[in-house]
Amino acid sequence: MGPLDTYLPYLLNRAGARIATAFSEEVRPLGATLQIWRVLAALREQDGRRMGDLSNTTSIEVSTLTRLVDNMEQKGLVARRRDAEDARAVLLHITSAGRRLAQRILPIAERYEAVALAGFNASEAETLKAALRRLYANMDGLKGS
Amino acid sequence: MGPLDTYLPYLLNRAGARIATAFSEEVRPLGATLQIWRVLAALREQDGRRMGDLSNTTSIEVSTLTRLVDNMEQKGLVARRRDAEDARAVLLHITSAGRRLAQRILPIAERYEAVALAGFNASEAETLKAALRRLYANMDGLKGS
DNA sequence: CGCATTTATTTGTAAATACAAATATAGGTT
DNA sequence: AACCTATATTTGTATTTACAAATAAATGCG
Repeated sequence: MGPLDTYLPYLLNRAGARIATAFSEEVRPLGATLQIWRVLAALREQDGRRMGDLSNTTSIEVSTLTRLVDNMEQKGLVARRRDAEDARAVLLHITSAGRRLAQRILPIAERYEAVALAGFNASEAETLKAALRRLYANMDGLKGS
Repeated sequence: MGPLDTYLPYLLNRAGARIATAFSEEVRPLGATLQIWRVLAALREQDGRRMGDLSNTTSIEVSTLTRLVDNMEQKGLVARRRDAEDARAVLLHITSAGRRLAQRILPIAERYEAVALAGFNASEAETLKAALRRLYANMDGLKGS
């Protein structure tokens, strides 16, 4: 293998880690964490999701998610409800406190998008996003097996 | 903010997480972890690095790295040596066992690069990598503050 | 219907991780 | 040299995380 900085997984991790660390630091004063934000953002997009669904969209392992949700529930950010149509499933709902917190995080999130993509024109940004979607899809097969 | 899958940090995390999970699973039978691989790969590229340097290149927090290195040292994969020119610093060296393990992981790593970039031509792949380097550099200011 | 299998979530538990404080050495100033 | 500040690493400690096992409900099948 050539130099590390020609290796895609390395570049991906490095960029992701840097954003994650900086973002985490910024939302901490709001009493939030990156993972809390991920759950809130997912619920903001579509409320009443199953744990498994949330696990997929947030890339948080289900057993980890369970305890994160315990915590968020205690903080009053979300509420669990049993799915009436399938009693195995839990549907997670965002509360108004959850929405308020998400609303406060939103500008930070938007700023991060802007800073990360500084110097990219619209087409370059879209090319990058498309590539990341493609890459994700490419890994689909190896996902968990 | 629009849909989640137009949000760059989301796409980045999602892609990175998927690669990381699958890769971890594959190297586990070899007695390795993703983090162990990161350290070995960094040392393979340049041996005798300081902890802080390694922390930067691997995106592993220094205090976490210390304990990871303890573990790797016990396994005989690396060796710590005090820097003769600055006794505060520790220089980490890969051992031959470490090299052998890295050698066994290498084909897996190369396969992941290939799978991730399946369907990308050389120019698309290079564009993506350049974008990730740029993005990383963009975050430089906010790094830790 | 009763039982086996699959799916959804949670719990047990050990390991990994991060933040803050502690330790150790260096370098500069007087 | 004594002292102050800066840098490098480690340690204390609480939280987060992941894997495996447990629980619970649904589905299919004899």
